[in-house]
Amino acid sequence: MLCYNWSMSADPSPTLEDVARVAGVSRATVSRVINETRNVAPEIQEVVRRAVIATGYVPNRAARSLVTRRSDAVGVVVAGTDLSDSLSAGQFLTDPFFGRLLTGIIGALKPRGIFPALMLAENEADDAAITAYFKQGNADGALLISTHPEERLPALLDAVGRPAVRFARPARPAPVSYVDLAHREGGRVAANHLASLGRRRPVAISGPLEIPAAQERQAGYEEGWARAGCAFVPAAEGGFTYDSGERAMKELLDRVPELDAVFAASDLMAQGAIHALHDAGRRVPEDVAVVGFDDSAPARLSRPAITTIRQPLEAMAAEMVRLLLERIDDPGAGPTSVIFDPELIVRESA
Amino acid sequence: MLCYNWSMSADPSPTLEDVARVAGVSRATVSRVINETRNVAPEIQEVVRRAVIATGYVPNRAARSLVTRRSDAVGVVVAGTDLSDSLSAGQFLTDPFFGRLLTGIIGALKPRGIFPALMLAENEADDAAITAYFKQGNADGALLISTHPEERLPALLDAVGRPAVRFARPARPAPVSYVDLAHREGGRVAANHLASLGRRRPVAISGPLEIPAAQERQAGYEEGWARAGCAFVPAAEGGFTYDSGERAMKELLDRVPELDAVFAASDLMAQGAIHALHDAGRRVPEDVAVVGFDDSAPARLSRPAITTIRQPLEAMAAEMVRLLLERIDDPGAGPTSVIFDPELIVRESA
DNA sequence: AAACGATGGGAGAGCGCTCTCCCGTTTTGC
DNA sequence: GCAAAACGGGAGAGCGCTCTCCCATCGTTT
Repeated sequence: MLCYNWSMSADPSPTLEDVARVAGVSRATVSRVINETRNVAPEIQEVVRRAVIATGYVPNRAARSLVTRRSDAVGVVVAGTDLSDSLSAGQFLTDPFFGRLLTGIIGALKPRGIFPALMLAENEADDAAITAYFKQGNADGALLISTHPEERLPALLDAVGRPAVRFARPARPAPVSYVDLAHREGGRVAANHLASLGRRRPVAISGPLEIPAAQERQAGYEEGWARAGCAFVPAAEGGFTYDSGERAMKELLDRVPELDAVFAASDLMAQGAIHALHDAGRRVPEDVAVVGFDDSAPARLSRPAITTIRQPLEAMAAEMVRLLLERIDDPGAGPTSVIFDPELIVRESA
Repeated sequence: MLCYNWSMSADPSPTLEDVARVAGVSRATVSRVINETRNVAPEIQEVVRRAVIATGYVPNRAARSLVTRRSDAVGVVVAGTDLSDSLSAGQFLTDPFFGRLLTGIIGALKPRGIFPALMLAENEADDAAITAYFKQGNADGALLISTHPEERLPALLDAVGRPAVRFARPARPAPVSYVDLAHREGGRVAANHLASLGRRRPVAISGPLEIPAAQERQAGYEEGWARAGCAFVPAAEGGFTYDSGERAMKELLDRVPELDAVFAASDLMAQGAIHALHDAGRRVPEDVAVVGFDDSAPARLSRPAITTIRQPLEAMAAEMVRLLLERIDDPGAGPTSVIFDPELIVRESA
């Protein structure tokens, strides 16, 4: 059997005490140098730094947390029960939308040396477990990403004294900061683009209308068309998923055979719609122009590539982190919010 | 301005001491009841439980960690530098493959009440930060998911006494447990399926050949065809991505115009290949049959739906968790490994 | 020259828990 | 029936840090 020098023996990590002894100073002084918490004579700082390196010292987080009452950790909570045919939290992890958000969060957290704990909240038991987790002091605050408009978590977290920042405005007032997109503006941009292409028979595939974002996109789209002289826009409701987009498109083709423009409130639904149109013998974009929403990977990769409304998810994620850390550092502050602008990305489908 | 009863005042959490006082017993007894660490008279247990509920007590994790020297946390490390045109760790997060794995990990960890910390390792600085994180006692062990065959992390983590379980066998011996798929068998199954369809002009789009899994799939595929009487299989190397699949397919169409069967080592590459075939005027599956690998969402959703080799990722993720927790609970144990079987999923493309 | 604040270091308490040791009481074995 | 063992509870040390005091040594002001 192969034998390497692995797992030699984990001799106990050096403590502050050890470093202090090596440096010939007190524990307090070493602590001050490490945390830059008070002036220390430069030559002593140097001695301490050398001792830290010599001993390979690394502070024990549990001990520090015990006294500071901070964990220097944050949680990312993905919430959402499987309502209608919308995404459940579990499925959501495979959504490219989520991947981009997570990438942004991790990147923004990295400079602080913190790695987010990932949690799924799919039911009340999960909510309880997550709340307990925070109450135990495992994390100082939460980043909430939810596919569900009704949420108990903001209130629960607030009750255990943990600030939270939500992606998207909550459906009803809740004790959370949030970061959101100007969805209405996004819908308007989609309508304007389609109108400028000379289309006159628009339809819409909206997201679940109990979600504020879906409502807003739809309202903006209708508003845009109203200004372009089209007062009524037939619409079908989907659940942001591929399948629901396909289904909604079929329904709309039945109801409005003469349609020539589609706005789907997510790229996945746009992809489903395009396939449904294809199956019905319509060409995209020649016969029907399609605009999606999000600018996720499928928009770029599918054929025809989907013209879409881009959400600057990475920047939004970074802002969420900024807001959260700000509230953790200043527990007195209340919730705030930031709204980002959407951007039209023109590709092949419209 | 609206004013709710939010953030009333975070009165300090009750401690063990408080519970003990309420229950009229000692701290030690309460601790024993909570941790079920020794026999306690049933009636006293009952009294203690009542006191815990009455006070709303929840143990402070930092204090516990300080003495147990365990954090009851684990990290999920996503590693991989951007080699050639393979996926970088950041992009990888948007990969459905990763989403499924993560879902499996979170699900398997939930019963233990632990939520994984997510970290990206894209360069040596990240490796150092991650190693320090573990050394600080933030997590007891790591689940490694890498797109990169060369890895420093297993050795680094081992050096700080933290067990690790890797997804996929490491390229060279390393102090990690791992869970993997019988990739060779998967390649063989793909070849057999295509052969049974009557195809006789096979080609392959492999993954990056420095990755063992890609090698094995390719070897199995060639072996399968060899048994079916086809000694030589033209192949092009891709990077598991959509674009690389498209490119490789174009190249193969040039080199082997008469091809009638393609095995792509990932569904994403299969999707790219199908589009390239389509652009070249070939029908799938009538003219060319295509088999992918992974059974990821694109395989199910794209048209034609892709016949593929399924990796039981959720089960594999659960096994990774099991192996890791086992090693955390028994620090004496050495690395082990488990291999899973692939499964052919027949859809439209072959 | 005396009094004073400013500066930089050390001593030591204590964060909330676990766990070893200890001791009184009950059960067991011969 | 009596020693030994087993059981169930309490006391208290101490995990590795931070942070509040406290004190010695300066430099500065009147």
